Amino acid sequence: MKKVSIKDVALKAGVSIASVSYVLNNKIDSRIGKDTVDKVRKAAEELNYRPNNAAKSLKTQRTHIIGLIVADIANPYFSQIARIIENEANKKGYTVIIGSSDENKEKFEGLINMFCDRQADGLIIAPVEGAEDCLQKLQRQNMPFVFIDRYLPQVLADSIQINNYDISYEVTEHLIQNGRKNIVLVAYTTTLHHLLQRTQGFTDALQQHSLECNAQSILSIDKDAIDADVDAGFTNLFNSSTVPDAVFFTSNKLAVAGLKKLMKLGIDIPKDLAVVAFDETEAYELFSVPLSFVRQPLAGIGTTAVTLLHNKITDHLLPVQNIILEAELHVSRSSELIIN
Amino acid sequence: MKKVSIKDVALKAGVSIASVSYVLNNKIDSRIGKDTVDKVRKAAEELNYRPNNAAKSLKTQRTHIIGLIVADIANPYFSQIARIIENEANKKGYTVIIGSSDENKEKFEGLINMFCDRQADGLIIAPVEGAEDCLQKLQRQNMPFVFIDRYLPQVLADSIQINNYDISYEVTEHLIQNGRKNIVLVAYTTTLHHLLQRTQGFTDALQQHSLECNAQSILSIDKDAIDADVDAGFTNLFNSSTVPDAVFFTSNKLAVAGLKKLMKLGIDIPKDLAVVAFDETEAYELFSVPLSFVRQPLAGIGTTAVTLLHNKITDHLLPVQNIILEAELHVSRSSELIIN
DNA sequence: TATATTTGATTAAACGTTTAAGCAAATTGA
DNA sequence: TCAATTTGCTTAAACGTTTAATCAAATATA
Repeated sequence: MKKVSIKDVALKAGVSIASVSYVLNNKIDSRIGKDTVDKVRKAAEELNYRPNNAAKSLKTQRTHIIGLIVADIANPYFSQIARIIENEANKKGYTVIIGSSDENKEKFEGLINMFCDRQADGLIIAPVEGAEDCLQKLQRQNMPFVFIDRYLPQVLADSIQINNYDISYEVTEHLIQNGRKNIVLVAYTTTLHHLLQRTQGFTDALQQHSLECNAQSILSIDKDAIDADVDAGFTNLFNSSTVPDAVFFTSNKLAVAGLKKLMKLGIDIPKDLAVVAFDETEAYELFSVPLSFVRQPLAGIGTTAVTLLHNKITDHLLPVQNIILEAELHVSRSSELIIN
Repeated sequence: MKKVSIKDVALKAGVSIASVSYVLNNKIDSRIGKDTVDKVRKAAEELNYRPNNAAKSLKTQRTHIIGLIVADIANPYFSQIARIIENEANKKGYTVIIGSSDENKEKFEGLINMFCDRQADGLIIAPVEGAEDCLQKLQRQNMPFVFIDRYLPQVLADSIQINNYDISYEVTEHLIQNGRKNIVLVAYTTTLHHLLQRTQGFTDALQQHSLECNAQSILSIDKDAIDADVDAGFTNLFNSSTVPDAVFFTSNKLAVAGLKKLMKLGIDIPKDLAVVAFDETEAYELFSVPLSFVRQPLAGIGTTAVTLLHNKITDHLLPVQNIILEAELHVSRSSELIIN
């Protein structure tokens, strides 16, 4: 069964292929008679005509494809954002292609190349460390893109960010105000700016409240050995002379790994240890204690990303925008004030 | 900055565009001289030539795009499978486009249409209820596809399935052998075959072991009201005259909802209630008791799906294959034998 | 040496669209 | 009534590839 083309429709309707194209694309400015419109519509309908996107793209230089690069689509944070982006993009007539970088620069560049080869109209990117060159090159090729979740200071591009510093400061202050003195931040070993901001918010809050920030205050975790590092780190901490009385996890994966370990250690939450986690995930709900957590505005991130990108696609010369959305701390049992 | 085309390469190398095409596609059968090959390669390299996929697709009728329809990419079961499929497909030169149906027929058909319009080479599909017509139409259009996770008996197509009946029988028998007499199956209200098989395995096992299967034995949950239904159902069950001593969840989402409720009810697991869940998810790991669960062969499902589809794409006349992979029961604390 | 074959390249058509340009008929304006 | 304009439609080029067909030169065969 051969695909039906615009030519077949033209033949059946008894008009030229140009007319068919004009009608089917609703080009009202190009004066088509009422009855040809009807004839064409009817023929197209009867033949069940569907336009060929390859041909369309070739001619118009538009694919209506948006590439989305996340760290890992299996991470609920990204899969939720991906769904929102997909919906929003569909509304605007785009199809989304998702790729996972695994925080790996080679994979990341591979994805970028793939999207270029597929002539995506634009990209929504959670960049990996060290991708500056690659992205600057991308800019020179005039490929529109916007950052989500994170950004690279050396790359001047649109971005959707959250108030990483402020929210982290707020979480820390919340713990301090509830009487915690020995707070540990669990963070990745990284140079990624948004994560450094979270750390900075933490240390500034400690300092502001005259609490010491020592070698034990920050537990640095290698993203490729989360479970092992968390395991070893917590074992050390809880065997040390100054046992922590609060812990703040800066990502959902760190939180899950950490909570698993805390269960094993049999720590009493919130009595002996207050806990706050970044992000939300289904997993938190099965933890024995309702968790305090930082909720990111996922819907906002997704929809603004698409809007920003769409604007950029339709007008390449738009000025760079950096939009900052607010994450919120939701306090629950795990970090409640203990009355002795 | 204008995109460089094959024409520019031809010009620079001082040969015809045909020669460039032959060289760049490694068409060795079409006798090209060693030095033209070099000239072309060099020119392409220097100009940083990248082929235009739209043009390529238009000419070859191949897009090297695979469409993947899952119920919900934010469900870890599907997001893990999606990653595997993406990797495997990339190896074979395909790009994967993912869409979520939300078990909604209209969305499902929308996705099918989208993939047809984008002239995907083939589809990997977790079909929704009532999609028979739509998929038979798809077959008539010669679009190759393979089913994963589930299948529709009325649609004769390739599929990757798991041993739903057997594993469910095995789980039930396991519970019975550990002395449980009042087992409840938590399942969706559905006509989807793979889920009915799970139910059938359960009821057959009960019958085989002379246990009654009554109105209380199966808790039917509406997929659009999981939390509410589970909540009400469990409240009833645990207030009834015959309180269950075991529960088998037939999906990860049902398990998470159920476990949340069990926590609230303060049920002692495994002493008062044995629990087995289908699928694996990070969330299980934060539950207070290590959970017995059914592990699906995700890697196998993903890779075979791609292989099957790729074969079908390259040879449309291949006979239909239905491949059945084995899921395995992993027993843990939550369903252990209690010695009184 | 004349003919047949092989080698290495090119020409040109085709894939299915979009759209500027052109043209004839109908309508308007004076 | 005739030129100017508007209306409705068509022609044809272009987008960037692939590939069958062709061709000339070089080589092999007799």
